[in-house]
Amino acid sequence: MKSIDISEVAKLSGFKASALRYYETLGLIQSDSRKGLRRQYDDTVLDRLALISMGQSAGFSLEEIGEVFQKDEHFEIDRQRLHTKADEVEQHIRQLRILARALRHVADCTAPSHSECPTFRKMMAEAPKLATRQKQSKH
Amino acid sequence: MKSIDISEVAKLSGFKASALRYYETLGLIQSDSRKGLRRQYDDTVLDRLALISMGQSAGFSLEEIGEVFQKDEHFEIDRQRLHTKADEVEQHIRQLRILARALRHVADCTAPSHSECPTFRKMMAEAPKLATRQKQSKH
DNA sequence: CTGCAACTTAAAGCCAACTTGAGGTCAACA
DNA sequence: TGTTGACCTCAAGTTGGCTTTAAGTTGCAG
Repeated sequence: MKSIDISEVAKLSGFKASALRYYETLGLIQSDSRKGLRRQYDDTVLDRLALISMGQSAGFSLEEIGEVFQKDEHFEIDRQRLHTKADEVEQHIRQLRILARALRHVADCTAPSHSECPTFRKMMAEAPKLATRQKQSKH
Repeated sequence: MKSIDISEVAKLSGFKASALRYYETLGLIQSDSRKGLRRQYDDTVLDRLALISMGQSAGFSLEEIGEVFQKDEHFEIDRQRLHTKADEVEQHIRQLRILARALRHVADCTAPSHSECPTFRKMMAEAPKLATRQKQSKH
């Protein structure tokens, strides 16, 4: 419950103060009070920021992250949405596992051309199935 | 070895033709010949594009992806770089696993406030250690 | 051989996610 | 009680990753 100020939040979260103010305009976080003009934060903001950070690294836009945070009265819809997001993250993880394996393979394989290496070919063959096509799916 | 044209590559890869041309200007891909003005691609470009796509979803910039593709004469440096990238991807995976668990927890936990739920608190406590602070680390 | 859909280039435009800058306020320390 | 440095707001600027537009070219079906 202790109050911390913006520079402290910045230090602890790794986000710049300017980013924190920006997130506030988007409704992703709030300061719970002001000391004069200065924002004072409850330390639970740090959990929220950690989730934002992870959400970003999972490829979600700030808008999507904001939607997930909106705990409106429709609890069931909310829970469903969260599970859907979790599914997306797990899909993403599967893709990244292939990438990690591909990178290590390319690093170690002495074959002249990877496109002719059966191990590599087999790995690549798994990827398209998993690919989360965000490409043109916008809209 | 068969030659395919840009719209075919677009269809098969999920990238738009404009994106493919853009990637060419960045040196991420090349067309191996032209039929008149029109680009003709070797089908190995599809593997490359799959790697680009996965690299992007792992949060790497096109510039970083390009660097990894530069197979210059310094093979050892190249291999080292690839393993480093693979390490980053694996770190990223660990973070995403926490995110997935956190999302499912928030969806299912009936506690009034997650910040007071010990399960949630414990999960969040693991996150900061893993966080790949790309934030200000840019230079 | 003609027409046209599908390509081409170069430049400008767009969006998300911030950052920076200018000008102002104020908490706290000396 | 004054000053100073950390905060504030609002607007404009920046970067990355493309897309769109305009104007031109060309493979190929009919």
